[in-house]
Amino acid sequence: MLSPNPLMQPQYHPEIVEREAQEHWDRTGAFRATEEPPGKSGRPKFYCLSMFPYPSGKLHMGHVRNYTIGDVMTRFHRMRGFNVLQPMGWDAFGLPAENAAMANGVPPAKWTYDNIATMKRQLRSLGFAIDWKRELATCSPGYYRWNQWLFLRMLERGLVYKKTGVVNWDPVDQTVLANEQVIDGRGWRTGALVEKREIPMYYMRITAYAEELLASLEELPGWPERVKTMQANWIGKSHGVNIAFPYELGGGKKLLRVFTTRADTLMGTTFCAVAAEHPLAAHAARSNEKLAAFVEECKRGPVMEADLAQLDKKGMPTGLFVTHPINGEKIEVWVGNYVLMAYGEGAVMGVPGHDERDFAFAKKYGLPIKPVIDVGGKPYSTDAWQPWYADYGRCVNSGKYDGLDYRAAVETIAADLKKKALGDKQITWRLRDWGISRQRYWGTPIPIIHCDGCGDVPVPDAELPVVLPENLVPDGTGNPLAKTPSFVDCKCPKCGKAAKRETDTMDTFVDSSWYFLRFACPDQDKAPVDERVQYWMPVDQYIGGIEHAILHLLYSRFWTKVMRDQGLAAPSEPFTRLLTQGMVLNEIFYRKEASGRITYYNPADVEIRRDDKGQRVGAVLRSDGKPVESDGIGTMSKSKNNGVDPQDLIEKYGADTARLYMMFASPPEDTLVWSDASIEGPAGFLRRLWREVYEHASDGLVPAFAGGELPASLRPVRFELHSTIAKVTDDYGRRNKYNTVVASIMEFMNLIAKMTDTSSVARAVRQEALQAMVLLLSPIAPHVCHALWQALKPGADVMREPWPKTDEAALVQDEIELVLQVNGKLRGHMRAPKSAGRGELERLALAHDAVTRFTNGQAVKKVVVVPGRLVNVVV
RNA sequence: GCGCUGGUGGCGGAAUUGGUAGACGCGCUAGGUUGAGGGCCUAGUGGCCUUAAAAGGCCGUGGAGGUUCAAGUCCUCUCCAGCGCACCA
Repeated sequence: MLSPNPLMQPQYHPEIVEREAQEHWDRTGAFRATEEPPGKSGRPKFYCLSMFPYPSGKLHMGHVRNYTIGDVMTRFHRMRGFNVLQPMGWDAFGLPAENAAMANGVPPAKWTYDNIATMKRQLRSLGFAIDWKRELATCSPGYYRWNQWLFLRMLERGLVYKKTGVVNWDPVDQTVLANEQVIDGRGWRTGALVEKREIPMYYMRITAYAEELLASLEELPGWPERVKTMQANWIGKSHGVNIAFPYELGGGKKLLRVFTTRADTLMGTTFCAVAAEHPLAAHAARSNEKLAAFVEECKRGPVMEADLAQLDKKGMPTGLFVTHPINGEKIEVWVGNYVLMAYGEGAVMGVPGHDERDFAFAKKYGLPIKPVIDVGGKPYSTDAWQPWYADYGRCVNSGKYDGLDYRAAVETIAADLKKKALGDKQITWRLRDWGISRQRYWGTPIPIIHCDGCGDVPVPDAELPVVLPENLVPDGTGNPLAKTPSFVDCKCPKCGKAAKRETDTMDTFVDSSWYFLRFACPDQDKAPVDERVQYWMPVDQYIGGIEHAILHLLYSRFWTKVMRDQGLAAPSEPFTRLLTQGMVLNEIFYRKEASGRITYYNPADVEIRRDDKGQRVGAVLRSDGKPVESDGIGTMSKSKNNGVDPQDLIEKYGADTARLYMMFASPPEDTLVWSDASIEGPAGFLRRLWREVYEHASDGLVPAFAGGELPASLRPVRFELHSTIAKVTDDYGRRNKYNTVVASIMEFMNLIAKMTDTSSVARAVRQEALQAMVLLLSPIAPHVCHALWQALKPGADVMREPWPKTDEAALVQDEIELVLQVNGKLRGHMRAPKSAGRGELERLALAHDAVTRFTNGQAVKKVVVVPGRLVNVVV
């Protein structure tokens, strides 16, 4: 039986409309995507993907925003005639599940699956056009077995290797901590001072792809420039010179290698500095207790680069000397806490004359400062650092190199060093290999078996997947896998003797580095991907938070290239177009108690006090009426208690209003500051639209006006209608600006609501206008448009309608309005024939009241005419 | 610290190619409508100044300077905020 037309009611009831629309979509399988061999239908494919969520519990506003943007693109492209795929899955491994397990005693698996069920229900209630038949979760063995399989292929190809890496170690809980579990240098649960510790780990050789990852950024015109710039900086290709400083140690001749991009300043080197982890530091520390203590102090320090960069520059001499490779001077070697072991050679040449960090270091420890570059005669004083000291210039005080510019100096010095076998030009990357080992339970097991006799043995393909037990509950003291003999104890695949299974799991970034390929063929159980990937990939439009601009997007590009080189059906680049949505922010309110403890209050519980102009004067807590302080605006988070639950919004206003508000509030790429109040605008707009359609339909439907002669009074309406169609189509298809889509439709609605003409031709124009508005709005508010379309065209499905076309004839205008300026200031407007040329416009403007009033007979110096826009008279 | 992005009314934002700053919406003010409330409708709403009024003038896009007939938009310097910095995802 046909469901009753919900438009039989004069009022808009979102709960009824949304249930009906969703049932209709489910019943008709509206969002199933199938491969269409080219030639069959001729429809191009469009793979629209939003970054899959981590199942943290409930949807948050960032999810609603992300998936609404993706759904708008999906539905727009469907109506434009594309064969669209929009899948959804779950980035289901990760740390929060273990934290929840510790808090509640529930295994991470159960917590995760429960969250997936909740969030899936929420996504469905928002009416997203998702093909749920392709749903996948990375914590299922059917998915992560291919992580393991690909890991083994990479191991075979030398793209995976083992070496030691530095981790945060909590000495009380005897466990490795993630960076976010270290707060002010202490473990989050124990409060113990965190130590650095070196442990063996598996690395993926992403640096082998550095050159391609950098070069092919050029082939991504559909990516935001800023993301490409960030990736290029992150990969960090720098051209420089590798320089060796010879020294003698224990009778043997050795070389201290440094890398520099400023070889032209080599003659200004007054010291060398090595990282605390450098072998030379370790050697010197053996015979120097104070130095040993300093090295230890550095090693205990922070692991994160951001923290490292903010440390006070500290150092200590090693007592060792190296020889300057050109002039033979003795140069002292220091240990410096600002030297990174992971970059270049873990050692730098200190040129305080022309490097700001070296300058600060030299000042602090009284080391000599020797200027060797002249920057166009700008003054130099060793008293204080000046920004131009680091500029390129010509060599001075540099012996035979005097007078050379940067390029010539680098070439000459590199050539001289090469002759002595003490250096050469070199390219260095900032990008480091990707450490994927995690000493945690809830992740993909690394498929390696440790055998006393055979060493590290890969698990044979036939034994994959190495299944993760799902019933363990971590307690914060190390990895529970290591305490589970049924997992650890196994046989060596080579010799058959008793052996131990690797208990580290993979970084969850591995899971998310290829899921977009798997969506093409989630049911394939013989291989990670199959030929269906060739139909769907690459992703035509990828959408996700700007916070993923570097890591996730770089790792995904890397994995896609690795899979391509493995002979799998993968393209060179995974994402053709990328939209990075801004974060959702909210106000932060707090009170500082007498004890100094800070309590945060949710903005929903706070009332803003305003004066009669609406100017804000303060804020109070609703429950007790006493003031609270504002801490500005920040990302929605549990710790600042400033989250907004989208569920409340959906229940109060309906999914369409929630979607409409999210799209209207700001452009997708901008940060969005939450405001409860302004949702009333979009809510009222849908109510008004409903009423307009209801009233029109109640008076009887008529065929939509389809072009032809029109009375002059109705021409402006059709002009606005077709201008709106053109603008909205451009905003959807090219600009990705949905806030102006909504604004334009609202503006046009205001015009329609003012129409009083009830003639039959006016009713036909009205029918045309209402139909177009419903079609234009349907990607953003699909449920209400589904219902309104049935009211306007009984029996038809809005999703199967083609996108409205602009009628060029309606856009023709005889007269246009131009702006009149005198000396660049707005002085009036005039109407002129569209066909008027420059000369005629100038003549009309000079004779116009608004112009003559301000020129006062003064001599006209110049007249600027911009046809179609303005005339500016300069006197 | 380094890299990236942004800053426009009381608020979210618009201004797409250097060409009318403030579209659209919220809030606020006044009036109307409904038995009340919600809702709905109408008008006004950047600041300062002149005027009885009509109308008009000046200023105005974080700050300071510059280019141009014309700058929110381009250039230089500067301040502030957000995001990322490799084990959060």
